[in-house]
Amino acid sequence: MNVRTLCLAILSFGESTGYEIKKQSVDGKFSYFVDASFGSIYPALARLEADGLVTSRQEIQPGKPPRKIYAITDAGQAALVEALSEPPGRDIFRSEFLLIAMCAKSLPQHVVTGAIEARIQAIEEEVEQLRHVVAELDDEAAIWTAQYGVTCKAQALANLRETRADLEKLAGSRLSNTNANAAE
Amino acid sequence: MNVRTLCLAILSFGESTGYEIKKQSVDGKFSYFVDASFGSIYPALARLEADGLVTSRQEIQPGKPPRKIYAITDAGQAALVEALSEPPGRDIFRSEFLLIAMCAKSLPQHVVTGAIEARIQAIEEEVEQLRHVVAELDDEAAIWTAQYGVTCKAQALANLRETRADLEKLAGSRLSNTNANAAE
DNA sequence: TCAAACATGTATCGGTTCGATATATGGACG
DNA sequence: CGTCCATATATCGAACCGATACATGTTTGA
Repeated sequence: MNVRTLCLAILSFGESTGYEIKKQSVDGKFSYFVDASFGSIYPALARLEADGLVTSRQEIQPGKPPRKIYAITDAGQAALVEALSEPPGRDIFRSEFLLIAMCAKSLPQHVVTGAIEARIQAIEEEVEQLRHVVAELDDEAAIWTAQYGVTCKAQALANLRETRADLEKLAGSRLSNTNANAAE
Repeated sequence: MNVRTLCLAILSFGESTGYEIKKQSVDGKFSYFVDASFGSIYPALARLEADGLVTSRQEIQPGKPPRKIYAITDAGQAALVEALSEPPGRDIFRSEFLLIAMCAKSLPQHVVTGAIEARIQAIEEEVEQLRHVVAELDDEAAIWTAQYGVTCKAQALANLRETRADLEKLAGSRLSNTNANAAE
C-alpha cells in the first residue's frame, strides 16, 4: 500500500489538500489503518499530478497561505480501482508495547506496569476517537471499516485488562544487576 | 522501535545469526508484532558490534557457508533495558484490506469478496502459526505475548466473519463506467 | 535421473518512507 | 504581549523495505 494509492483513495472521497490528506490519515476516517508523513505525501501528489491521475488548483485566500487543492481524475479513479483489485498485501502490526511484554522478565516491574497503563490509555483514546469518527460518517463502507476497528480495539483492550496481572507477575524475575543499574 | 533495539531484544533470548534473527521476526515468537529485513538487520548488527553492545564469532562448518554468531554483552543488555524503559511508541496497524473495505462502493463485488476471503485465510494461517509458536515456547512472558496475539487475532477473525455480508452488500454501489473498464 | 526449487547464510543497493525541521500567518490563552 | 497551537507547503537526512546477488546443500518431482 504505497502512499500514491493512499492519496488516490482519500481523494476519491472528495478533493483535498496535502495537509488535509495527512490529517485524514492521522485523525480522520483512515486514521487507524494507514499512516503517511508530509515527506511522502507531497512528493506522491506531485508525481500523481505529473502522471495525470490528479489535478490541482490553487486557492488564494487573503492573509492565509494559499491552499493547493487536489482532485482525482477519471484516469486516477481507474488507477485506484486497478491498484485495489490486486490481491492485498498482509496486514502489518507493530507494537513496541509487545516487545516490552516479551522482555518483561528482564525489566523492572514499574516499567512493565507503566507500559501496560500507557497502552491501555492509548487504546481507550483510539476507541473514543474512532467512535467520534463513526458518528460523523455518512459513507456506509467507511462506517463498516471504522466500526470493525472499534470492535477489534475494544476487544484487545478487554483482553489486556483481563490478563495484565499475569504479565506483571513475571516482571523482573530475570533482572540482573547490570539491568538494575541501567534502569535508573 | 528501531531495528537495533529489536536485535538486542532477540539476542537477549540467546545468541543468534542475522539469518535467524530475520526468521524469528517473520516466523518465530516475535513474528506478529515486529518486522525487519536483511537490509536493516545486517547493518544494525555491524553497528551494535562497533558500539560494543554485541560480540560475534565465526563458526566455520565444512561444506556450508560460515555462520556469524552474535551474542549480547552486558552493555548491550543494559542498553536494551534503557531503550525499553522509555515510554513506548504507539502501536502501528496498517491494512491494505481495510483500504479496500473503505473503497468497497467503488469496487466490483468480486474484488471485495476476494479480498475478504484472502484476509480470512491469512488470519487463519496467522492464528494457526501463532498457536504452534505458543506450544513450543518455554518463556512465560513470550507465551503471554503470543497468547495475547492469538486471542486478538481470533476475535478479529470472528468479527470479520460476522459482518462481512454487510460489507459485500455495499460493493459496487458507486461503480462508474470508468471503473468497470479498469476492473477487467 | 537430473534439473528445479527450496533452505541456509551473508551482504548490498535503489527506492520509499519517516521524523524533524524551515517558513509563513492568524488566533487563542494566560 | 509573548508563547503556543492550527493551518499550510515543502525539503532533507536517516532509516528502512524489497529485491537481488552470491555460495552451497538438500529435497522434490517430472
